[in-house]
Amino acid sequence: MPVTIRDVARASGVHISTVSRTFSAPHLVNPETRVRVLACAEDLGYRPNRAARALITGRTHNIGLIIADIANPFFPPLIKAAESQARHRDYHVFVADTNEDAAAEEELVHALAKQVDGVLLCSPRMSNSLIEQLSREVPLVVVNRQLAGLPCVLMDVGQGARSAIEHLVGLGHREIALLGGPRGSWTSRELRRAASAAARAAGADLTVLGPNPPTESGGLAQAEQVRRAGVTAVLAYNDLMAIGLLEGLDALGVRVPQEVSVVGVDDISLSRLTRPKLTTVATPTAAAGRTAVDMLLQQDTELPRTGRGSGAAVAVGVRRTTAQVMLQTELVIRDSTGPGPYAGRERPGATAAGPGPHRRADPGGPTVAAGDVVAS
Amino acid sequence: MPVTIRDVARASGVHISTVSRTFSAPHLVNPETRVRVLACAEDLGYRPNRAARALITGRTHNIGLIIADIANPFFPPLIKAAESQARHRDYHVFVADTNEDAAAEEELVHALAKQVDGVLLCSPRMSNSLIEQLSREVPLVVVNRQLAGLPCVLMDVGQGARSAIEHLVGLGHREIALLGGPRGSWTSRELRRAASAAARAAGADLTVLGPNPPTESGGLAQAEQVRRAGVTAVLAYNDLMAIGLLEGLDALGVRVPQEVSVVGVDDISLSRLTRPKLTTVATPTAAAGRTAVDMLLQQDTELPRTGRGSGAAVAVGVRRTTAQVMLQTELVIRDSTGPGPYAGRERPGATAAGPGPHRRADPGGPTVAAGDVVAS
DNA sequence: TACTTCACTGCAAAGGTTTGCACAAAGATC
DNA sequence: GATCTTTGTGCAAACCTTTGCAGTGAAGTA
Repeated sequence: MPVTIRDVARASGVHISTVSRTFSAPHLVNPETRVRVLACAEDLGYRPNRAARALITGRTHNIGLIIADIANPFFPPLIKAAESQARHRDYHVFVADTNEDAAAEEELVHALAKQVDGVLLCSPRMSNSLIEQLSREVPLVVVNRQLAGLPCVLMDVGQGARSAIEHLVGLGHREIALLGGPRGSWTSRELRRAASAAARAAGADLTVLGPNPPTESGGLAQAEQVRRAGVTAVLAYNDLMAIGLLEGLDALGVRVPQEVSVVGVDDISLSRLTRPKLTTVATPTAAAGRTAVDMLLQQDTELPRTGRGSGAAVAVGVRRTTAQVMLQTELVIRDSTGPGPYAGRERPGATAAGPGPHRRADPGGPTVAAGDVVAS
Repeated sequence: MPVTIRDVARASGVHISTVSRTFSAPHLVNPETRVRVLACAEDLGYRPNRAARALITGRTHNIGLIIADIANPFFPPLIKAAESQARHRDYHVFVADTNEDAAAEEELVHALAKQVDGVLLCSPRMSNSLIEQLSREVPLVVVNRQLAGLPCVLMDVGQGARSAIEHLVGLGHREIALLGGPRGSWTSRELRRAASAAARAAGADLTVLGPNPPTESGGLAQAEQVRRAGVTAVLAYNDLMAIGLLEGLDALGVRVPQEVSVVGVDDISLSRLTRPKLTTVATPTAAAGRTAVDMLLQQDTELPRTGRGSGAAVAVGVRRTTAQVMLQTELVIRDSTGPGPYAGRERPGATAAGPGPHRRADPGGPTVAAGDVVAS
């Protein structure tokens, strides 16, 4: 019943190899023959069997996309962009959800390895060493984690944290809390590092609360702690937690931004819809999805696979090109941040250390410039 | 480099067919041999090549999931549930996004057809006849659309609309607007049909506004119309539109629920986070994803495929089992609905037509009971 | 003892495609 | 007009696995 290359060959009176070439190497076949074959194929509704093709070429034209939690609104735009980009290049995308579980991640990489040309690992919870080990099994591109020797797509949350802290300090806040993210998250560590440094540089105190689950309830659960900590501003690991915190503070009768200012990270679409609208560090999630697919596919076309004539070639020139891309973030100021107790007064560090509220203290952040591609 | 069944055979001193059977028909191989083979396979890190397996068995152990818009928060829970359910049964899921475009849908079904054992079509925008035609190419399960002769997973939005209208009328509203969804949406038609009937039965007027894009901005854009229509309550096609409407009304200075009550459909997680919290008809999206996968896989195991010994068998007993499942919806009352102008007065239709506010008028709705599975 | 049954394993074909090589015919070069 | 390219096509092997059939012993039966 399913129409194969053989049916097309019979219908157009050529050998199957000619049909094959009509699709995979059109320049090798006579234009007249080509149109005839194409017409027959169209007629019969022929579609090449990708499994058979994969078997011999060693490329499946599939990629795997491993996500910590599809239901987390941070990811869908990334998934959407990655799928779209992949499809433009004639790749299909397996999407898999790990429920934030490192063991599930590992198992999924194994399960997918034979079936895809590469895997996008988004916000992994695994250890670095495990990721490196897995990368020997299947080409990997990591999103939201920096790993030497592996292609990574990063969002410059460090810069975002600095902007956020400076924004808050500029508004007159000196006692700031950071709501940490989940254990094992590179983003969370990076955020903490940059926020601490920025707070120190600006003469503010930073209290770290966490780790927390990166969810609304994770933020809600910390509302009481936030109030008790006596801070006047909070930077949350992500918007979901920030929104949960908004809920929690509301329930406690704490007004935002009059009593406490709140800043999120991600700029999920939801953050425009809360009351007050959330001030947040926008991360370019769709761009990250696109970029990650591009990097994976570029790597894929460079490396030869199991095809017939391989063998020695792999051992010789394998030197992988491991680019790392850092995407820019941007502070989006909305209504959840307002003046703090020191509003209008001179900032403690400002006169001594820099040119004013928009000074960019950069105490040892990532050296990769925003938007740059650096091969290593 | 990649380890094949042959490597395992060599290592364990048996023929490759024995290795194959160790995995696909363990009861046919001597327990001692089996453990030896398994040990070798484990050692070498062997994973069967699914492309090769697909080639001969005719089943890929993949399914396709075609979604109108991944970024629409209605879908991620469905995707997540479907993926999880599929994985439990050793299937992987291709996710593809159509951007609400019917042509893209068709193309995707074609593209995926050869590569999957079946496709889940979620909230399709295609015509019924096209869907039926495509279903001859690859097994299909349709979500959110009723099609005779095809397995469908439906949410009882009709019941939901009735509950919503009755809730509003019970609160004293008589002039109600329905914000329609996108053209081609079965859910939108169904909603409209049931809401009209329910409004008529309860003696209220229903104004239909639309069709609209099923997004926040789609709802926002209708705020002005809603005010001009002079209604005191609105039922929106989905939560996203309802939330957009909330925004729009707020911008116009119309207070919710004091001046206008708003009801959404879906109960996306976001609807708990707006101010006021949204009253909505909860649809069981995760259950729909699970159910759809189950139905597809059940159908899949029933129908034989291209395998060696097929042939006549297909022609004989092909009679597809096309179950249709209707999942129950539930009205969740939150803060966006409040008393209307007729609050406290006697309802016009109530005394004449039924037993009171929770009467269930059912003027020609679907005959399939909620939660029932009906083979046709 | 001779025969059947049974459990296990090996053999080889098949599935749809790609691709290196060989070959033929036509055109180019001298 | 003989040789060399070029262009287009066919041939057949290879990719990795599954599976019907046949074969081998050993155990059970008469």
